[in-house]
This record gives sequence, structure tokens and C-alpha cells, in this order.
Amino acid sequence: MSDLLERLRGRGWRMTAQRRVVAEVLDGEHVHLTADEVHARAVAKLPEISRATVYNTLGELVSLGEVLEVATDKRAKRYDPNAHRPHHHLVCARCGEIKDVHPSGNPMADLPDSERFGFKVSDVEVTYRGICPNCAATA
Amino acid sequence: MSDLLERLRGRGWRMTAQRRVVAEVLDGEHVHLTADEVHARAVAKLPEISRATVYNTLGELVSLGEVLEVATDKRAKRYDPNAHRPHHHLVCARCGEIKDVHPSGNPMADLPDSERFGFKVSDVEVTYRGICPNCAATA
DNA sequence: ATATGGTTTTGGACTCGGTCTAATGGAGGT
DNA sequence: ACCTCCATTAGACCGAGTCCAAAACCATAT
Repeated sequence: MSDLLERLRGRGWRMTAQRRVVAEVLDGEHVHLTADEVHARAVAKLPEISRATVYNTLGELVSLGEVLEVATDKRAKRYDPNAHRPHHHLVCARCGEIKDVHPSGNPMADLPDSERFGFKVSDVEVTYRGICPNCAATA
Repeated sequence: MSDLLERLRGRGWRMTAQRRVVAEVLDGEHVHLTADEVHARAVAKLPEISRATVYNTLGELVSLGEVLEVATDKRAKRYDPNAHRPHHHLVCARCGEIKDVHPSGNPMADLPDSERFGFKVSDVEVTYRGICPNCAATA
């Protein structure tokens, strides 16, 4: 399960206690954590780790392409370790819970040239919004 | 062109100088402004208007469904007066320019039941990212 | 084993977008 | 005109994130 660590080592990424802890936190749980949540869990394993380091490390993991930044709600960014297979998101409008989803069809192909305004389009992000069963029950 | 004002009046929305100015700013230009940009333009017409009022008014227009909140980049929210016809967005990853686009196909139909996790799905938001011609030239 | 030099980490100050509050002011009904 | 609410205001506050200079750290050459 811990192939994130493997991959990072394989890329010659300098490993330090702090970096390992951040990677472990992301790798261990397949969820969508905010930077502060990552920090909180990292602190549990390595009490001295600083907020700045968590931000730095997350930023690096993102630019290495090992982790995705997800901006589903307008509050904190979330970090998604599932970068190796493309997917989209389904977000609960009430509680903010996020599920990975794989819609059929290819939204990229749905944008005709006439609607591209000369842009070099490289990426699509699809976000579904709704109410999760849990919140629907507590309506 | 100024049917936003009409519609608001028709809904019995209490009209004040400030509210009118904000509505005019949004209605006048069919672009995607941040709250601060709206404030700047509002100030040009009514120098005493406060930031808080602009935020309040934008919030109200959004909950009235007359204006859309767009969270394309991770910085400031943008306000889109084109709420009456559904559309999606194409964003320049470099300069942040935003275009309205109308992809063919219906992304809503592309999410199979098996991928809905019991959610009551009500909305899809598709964001294309790329580089605009302008930024591509200045590469 | 030690010195060296580049990289990481740190914590605190700072920025930016946005919200809140308490006091003031203005809209509209009677 | 008056009264009651709602809207507006300025400024304090907040949360998320960035920046910085100093300190700690690591890898390597000696």
C-alpha cells in the first residue's frame, strides 16, 4: 500500500523525517485531507513538525505529480494521493464529503474547437454536487 | 440589457443606491469579476460604498439565483451575472482569464448510478484548463 | 571523524480574501 | 411626518496560505 514512499525514494527525493511523515499520512488513508488535517496527523507522529514544512512538502508532492490539489469547496484546498489514475469528484454540498467518481464519456472531447477560443486546452475537472445519504437523512 | 435591475425590482427587492450600483456593475459588463473588482467599479460610481456592502449584496444576488459564484482558481471567488443560461468555464492556467463555454453532451448523464453513492446529485461543474493564445505567445 | 556547503526546517510575521459586529442611517408603510 | 425595520458602514477579526531570515540538518570530500 505504501508505494508512495517507494516512488518518492525511487525518484531520488531526499528523504527526511518530516517528509516521510507527511507522505505516510497521505498514503495511509485514501481520503481528501486539508493541509491543516495533514498537519494535525503529522504532529501526532512527529510533534515538532511545523506548519510551514507541511505546506512546503505538500507543494512539492503536488509539483512532482504524486498528489493532486483539489479545490472543491471555497475553503481549504484538499490533497488527494490518488494521482495515478484520473478521476473526478462528487461533493456533498452540506457536509463537504468527497467521493472519487469515474464518469463515462470523455468531457475533453465534448468541447468543440469553436468553443476553445484558441486556448491550448490540457485538462478538465468535473465536479458533481449533491447531498449525501447521511445529510439527506438528517434533513 | 439591464434586465437584472428589472428582475430584481419585480421580485420586490428593496432598492438602495448601493444595491443598484452593484447590480449595474455586474449587469453592465459581461465578465467574471472578483468581489474586489466589483467594489472598485462600484466605488467609481458611488465613492462611499463599503466593502462589506458589496459582499453582502453579492451574497444576496447569489442566493436569489441571479448571479453565480465561480470558484475557478483557488484565490478569489468570481461573480458571473450570466446565471440564466447554464454554461461551463475555460480558464487560462497562466493569467486566469475565463471564458464561458458550452460543451456538447450532458455530463450529468455520464455519472452512472453505481458511481453516485446514494447522493442526490443536483449539479455539475465542468472546468477546462489551458493556456490562452495571449499567454502562449508570451511563453 | 571533521569540515564544508547546499538543502530543509522552523516559527513568526505577513498577506489576502472574506466575515462579523455594533452603531448609524435610510426605505417604506401607516 | 413618524416609526419600525432593514441596509450600510468602518474597522476589527478570522482562516488559509505565503514569505523570510535564522538555525538545523544531511551528504559528501577530506
